[in-house]
Amino acid sequence: MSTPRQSRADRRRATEARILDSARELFAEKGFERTTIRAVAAAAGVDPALVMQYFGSKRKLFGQAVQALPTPLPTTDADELVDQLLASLGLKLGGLPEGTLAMMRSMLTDQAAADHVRAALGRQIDSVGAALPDPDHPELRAALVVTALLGVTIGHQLLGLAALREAPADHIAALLRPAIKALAGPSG
Amino acid sequence: MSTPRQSRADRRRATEARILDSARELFAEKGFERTTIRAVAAAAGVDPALVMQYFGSKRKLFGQAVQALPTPLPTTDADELVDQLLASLGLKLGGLPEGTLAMMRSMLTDQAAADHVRAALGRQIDSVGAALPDPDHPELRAALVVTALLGVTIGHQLLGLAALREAPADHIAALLRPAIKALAGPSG
DNA sequence: CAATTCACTCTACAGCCGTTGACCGAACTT
DNA sequence: AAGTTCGGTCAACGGCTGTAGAGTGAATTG
Repeated sequence: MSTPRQSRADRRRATEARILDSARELFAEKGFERTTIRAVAAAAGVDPALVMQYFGSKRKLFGQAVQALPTPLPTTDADELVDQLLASLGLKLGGLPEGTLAMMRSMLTDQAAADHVRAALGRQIDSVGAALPDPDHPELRAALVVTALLGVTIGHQLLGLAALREAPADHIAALLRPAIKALAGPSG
Repeated sequence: MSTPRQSRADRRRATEARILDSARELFAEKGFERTTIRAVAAAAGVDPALVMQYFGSKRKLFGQAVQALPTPLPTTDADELVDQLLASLGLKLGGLPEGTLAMMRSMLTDQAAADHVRAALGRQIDSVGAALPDPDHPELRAALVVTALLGVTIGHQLLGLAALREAPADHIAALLRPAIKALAGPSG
């Protein structure tokens, strides 16, 4: 056979992607500490040493597997701002990208993940604060908006609270909207 | 000397308390996984084997060190309800008891802690839902109230977001109150 | 004062972890 | 067809973990 069933580069790309997928899934399910390289390798049908060879270390694998939390581009329109925030925290559409879930799952026990999330939330708070009309304490109000939504996301995606899982996403969004507006400022 | 400087029972109680204090502190700071029995023992000035001897296992030590998340007794008065919720999540007064912090720190990566927190939040959601006037979806509204406050607490106590740390607690409470009322129902 | 209890320490085991380096065989190159 | 590259495996290391059991010496008891 002069034509191999699969080119070397193709195989390489495919297994690398398989490893990243398994890593994302396990990091999202168990967090950084409790996810072992051996488990990722087994889920990808591969030797643990290969994971090291491709990604260098568990930390670097984590870094490649997760994605940065998206910072929304807030508009000055309050309604649109609410929608963007809800979407960025996975409360609308099909949920968060798995890499983001992995990052959030690890943020309370892993220093690096905590730093990353803190920075991302800080950026989000800043931009939300800048987009608020101009009430008394825009920064604090923005922080409350973002962290309140973070809590709903945690309860929904990470803790799996029944009361939230059973509710349709746009229903949740509809109930949250007036509360967020109340937080954003007295003028609405 | 017929009078020992310290009775055996006293010493026992004292070191047991010292171990529990160290455990609470470390579990709150690092979570369940990253806290080692050796570290707890070292912080308490004691041999690791003694910790095992007194508490049986790391899991049981964790169980003794953390406390159940308090379930507030909600009144039918909305203002009082808000205050009770804020207090129960550490947003007023001197903050959460350390055992609760430890539990929250571990809730995203430890199955037992997750179950415990889920149950505690579920109870809180039920009682809050029962206390709401009677809007369209009391259970869902209650879940959103509780998880939103959970998020603020996480951002404040666990992530240490600057925008929240710098704000006085009663100021935060004042801003949150109208938002919670908006969540609780259209009637206020 | 002799005997016993018990708070506490020492030493060690077995298992899992991240990580490494030697190795193999199939895909490429010349 | 011979030589090289490289995706992938195998076996092993050192370190850290939770945990167990034997031992020690001071407080207690009779």
